[in-house]
Amino acid sequence: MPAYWLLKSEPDAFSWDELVSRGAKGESWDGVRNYQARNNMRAMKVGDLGFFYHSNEGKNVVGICRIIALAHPEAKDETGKWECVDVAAVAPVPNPVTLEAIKANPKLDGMVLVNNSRLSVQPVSADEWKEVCRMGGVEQRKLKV
DNA sequence: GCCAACGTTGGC
DNA sequence: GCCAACGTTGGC
Repeated sequence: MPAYWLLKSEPDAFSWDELVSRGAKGESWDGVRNYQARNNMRAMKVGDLGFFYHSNEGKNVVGICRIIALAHPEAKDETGKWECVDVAAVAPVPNPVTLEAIKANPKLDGMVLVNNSRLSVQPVSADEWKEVCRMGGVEQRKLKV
């Protein structure tokens, strides 16, 4: 049973399309400079799934990605404090789920995205995962490894 | 562009 | 160790 996560990125900095273009090689999720977010990354396992959320522009869940490498030190980080996981795109969300729609759904009022919008790497419960997938038109069986 | 919320820094 | 000042994020 994989765990679920939500990863935020400003599309100007790194967009879903860019992750898709990396293919199976994926990309290091670097640049995280927040301890809570780092601890969440440390808790990730290979095969866990995550929503890819566009902040600022779009403000919606646009894709599903998979964790392909455990947390490891950031090569460029000289302090040695910060780590990143590697992620690869799995599938787009056919109908991107907006923050507005998430806020409007009572089933999702416990989501970290709603209550702690600044945290860039967040856990997502299995129920929340299912509900957002349903709203986005994601067929879950297609996400199986 | 503004500002609220949050995290970090640094003086004491 | 407290807390004021500051910086950053991200929704609006």
